[in-house]
Amino acid sequence: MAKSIVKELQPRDVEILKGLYDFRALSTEQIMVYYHISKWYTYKKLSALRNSGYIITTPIKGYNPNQCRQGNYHRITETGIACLRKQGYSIERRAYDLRVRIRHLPFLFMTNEILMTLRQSNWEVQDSRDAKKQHNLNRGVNIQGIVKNSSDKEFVLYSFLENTSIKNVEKIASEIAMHKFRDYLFICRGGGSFQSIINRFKDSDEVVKSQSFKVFPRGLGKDYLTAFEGSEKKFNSYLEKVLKPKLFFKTSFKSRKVFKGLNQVVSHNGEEKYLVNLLDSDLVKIYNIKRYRKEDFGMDGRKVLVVTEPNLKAIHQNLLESVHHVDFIEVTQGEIKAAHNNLKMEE
DNA sequence: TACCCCACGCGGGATACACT
DNA sequence: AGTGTATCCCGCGTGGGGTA
Repeated sequence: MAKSIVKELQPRDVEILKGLYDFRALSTEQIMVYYHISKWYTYKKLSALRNSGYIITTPIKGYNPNQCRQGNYHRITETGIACLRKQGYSIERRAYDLRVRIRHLPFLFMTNEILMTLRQSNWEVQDSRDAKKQHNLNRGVNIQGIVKNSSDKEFVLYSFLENTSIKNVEKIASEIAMHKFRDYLFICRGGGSFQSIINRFKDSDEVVKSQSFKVFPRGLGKDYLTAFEGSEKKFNSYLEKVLKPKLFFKTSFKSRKVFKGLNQVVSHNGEEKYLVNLLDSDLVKIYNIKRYRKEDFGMDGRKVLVVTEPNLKAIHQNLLESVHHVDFIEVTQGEIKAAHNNLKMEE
C-alpha cells in the first residue's frame, strides 16, 4: 500500500508543527493528549506528516526506566519549518537549532509536559530558551522555563526526574542566589528528588530571600496549578465552599502584632486560626510558620491551620515538628482534580 | 477526505524453567 | 550458583475497515 501523505494541511497539523517548533520534541502521547486527537488517528496523522517530510520520528529511550517500548518522539524538519513560515509564523530558529541531545531528552519531555498542561489552562509559558533570552541569562543555567498565571505572577520553573545529584541541586542553589527572581516553582517526578529539594532548601538563605518557593510532586503540581492557577484567592474560595459551615474566612480581625505570612484568619469549628495552605509545600510559608513562636502564640492565641495533602502530611509534620500550635486539615489530590473539572463545567 | 476504531503484529524485558 | 532457552506479557503503532 502507498504511504499516506498530507493531502491538505489541516489547522491542527499546523498547530502540531508549531508545537514541535516551540517545544523541540514531543512524544506521540503528548501530541495525542494536548491536541485532543484520538489515539489511532494520532498515529495516522503523525505518519502522514512524517511521510511528507515535515517531521522526523525517533524511538524514545531511557524515559521510563522499566519499560522496553516507550513510544516515539517527533521533531520538526526544515521542510516543516518552511511550511510554518508559509503559514505566516515568524520563525527564527532552524531545524538544526532544535535538535535534542539524547541525555537531555527525558528532562525535556517532563518539562514540556508541565508547560503544555499549564498552557492549556490559563497560564502563559516560556520555555527555557525564550526565558533565558528575555532575561538575558546565561544559556548554561538550569531554568526550565518561566510561567505566568492569570494574575500576572511569574514563577521560575525548575523540574527534576526521579533522582537528582547533589551537584545539580547546588548548581541551582547558586543560580537562585545570583539572579533576581523572587518566585520559584519546583516540580519533581519522584519522591527522591522531592525530598532532596525540601531538605536542601528548608530554612535556607535562598528561601528567606524569596517571596514563594513552591515544591510539587509532578501529579499534584499539575492538578493544583491547573485548578487554582497558583492563586491563593482562588484556592481560598474553593476551600470555603467545600468546608462551610465548619470553616469561613474572616474579613476583619484584630491583632496586636502582624506576623509575616500569617495574614489570613479563618474561623474553624468556631475557633479563630491563621490559615496557611501548604498544598504547594511552599518553603517560604513553612519558614514563616516556624517564626510564629510559642511566645507569639501565647500572646496572640490563634493556632495555625495548615492545609495539607494526605501523601504529604508526614513531610509537612516533620518540617513543622518544632511548632506545636498547628492543626492540619487535608485536601486530597483527587478532590483538587474534581474541583478543577467542576470549575470547567461551570464555565 | 478527514476523522474514528479494532485486531493484530512486533520487540524485548521479565519470568520460569532446564541444564551444566 | 551461573548460564542458556522457552514463554509470557505489555504496550506501541500499522493496516485496514468503517462513518460523515
